[in-house]
Amino acid sequence: MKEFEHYIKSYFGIVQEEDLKNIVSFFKLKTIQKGNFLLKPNSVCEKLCFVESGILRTYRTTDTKEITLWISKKGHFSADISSFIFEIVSQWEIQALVDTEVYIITKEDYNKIGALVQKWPEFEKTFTISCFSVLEERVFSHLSMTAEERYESYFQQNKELFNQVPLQYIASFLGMTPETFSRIRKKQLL
Amino acid sequence: MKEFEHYIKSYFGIVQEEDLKNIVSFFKLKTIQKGNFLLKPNSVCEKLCFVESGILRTYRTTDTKEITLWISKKGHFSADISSFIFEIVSQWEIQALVDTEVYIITKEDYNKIGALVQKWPEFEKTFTISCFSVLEERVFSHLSMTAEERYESYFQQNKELFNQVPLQYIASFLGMTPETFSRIRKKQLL
DNA sequence: GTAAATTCTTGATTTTTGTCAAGTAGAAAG
DNA sequence: CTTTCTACTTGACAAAAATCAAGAATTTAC
Repeated sequence: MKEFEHYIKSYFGIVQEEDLKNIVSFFKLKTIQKGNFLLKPNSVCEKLCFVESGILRTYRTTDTKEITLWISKKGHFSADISSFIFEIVSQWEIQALVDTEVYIITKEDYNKIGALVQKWPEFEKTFTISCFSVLEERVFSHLSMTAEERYESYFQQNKELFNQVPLQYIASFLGMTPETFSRIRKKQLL
Repeated sequence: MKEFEHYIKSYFGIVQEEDLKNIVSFFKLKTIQKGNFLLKPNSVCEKLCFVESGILRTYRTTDTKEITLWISKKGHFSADISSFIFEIVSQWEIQALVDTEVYIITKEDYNKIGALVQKWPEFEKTFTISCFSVLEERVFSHLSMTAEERYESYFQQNKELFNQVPLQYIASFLGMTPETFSRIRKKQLL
């Protein structure tokens, strides 16, 4: 079984091989060139994608600054979920930071899964609630941890990103300025 | 139609009156006395509840401090969603800050809805994705706003809570100390 | 109603983080 | 290879927020 299939199985809580095969069959492997966009602001998110290799960044530009909401590496999903599901206009943009391979499913195909996979609503629920939990822990980290603790925690989990992603994006993702990030970094290296 | 029903209709995206009646019929109105718990830590969340009146607080106690994740007022739902859905142990506790009327549905009854309401998976999805969006905006607020801006924004939306909820809980919810909260508060009043 | 406990406020101080500005290093383009 | 652009670092300083401690106000318990 491909690694991608393992991830799908786990994220969606799938048990039967046939269900897995059916779901996976809708995903198509594509390459996004560095700098290209998977989602443009003020449009509807029409693709849900799974990062097979490379890195995607989800961000929003405000009057004064750019906010990075997600940095998605191998094994992560990426999309504006509420835009994708409700077909409403998204405020976010998603860009490839390096050449990135993604398994993509379009909204059109996504809507077809239900007819093929009887338990799809259950799988979909597993997926969305898991996403919810990840976010909840992230809120908790902002309520309970300092910038330095968030740095340390993220660094431990994502070491490999620190020499691939412009550090200012990681800083924004963690809710601090590039300068603060740089100083914490220096401190940790000593 | 009762106000409660309006909220259910809107949160779950229900169109047909019959679906609404069926879903609503599972919820029972109960009163939680001030100080009593809807969820105790290290237990599974077995109830999803809707606040009809009063206020609930969801929080977690760490080694050094107590973190308030949610303050739920009239019109809000309250539960540990992932614990409720996956039936896993919750890290959170939910306590009534004043005598609180809630419409409660047990997990047992919740599981019965599907048999009665054909479109239930669709409604459930609408509900969970909406919850996700709320959280996402909250993460965004921590990435993009100062403590003072978060205070101001929350105050504008929840003025009535400021003379009912111990302010230290609101401070924690907004990710700041009670002292900082108190000083911002003083500043705003001038 | 009074005492006790809790919550809130305030001041003084320290720590953390942000801002501004300059300089350096590194990547991309020609 | 050289130039240009961008990202990163560093220093000096300012602002924001946390901490500690004390006192005032409010709530709770008796």
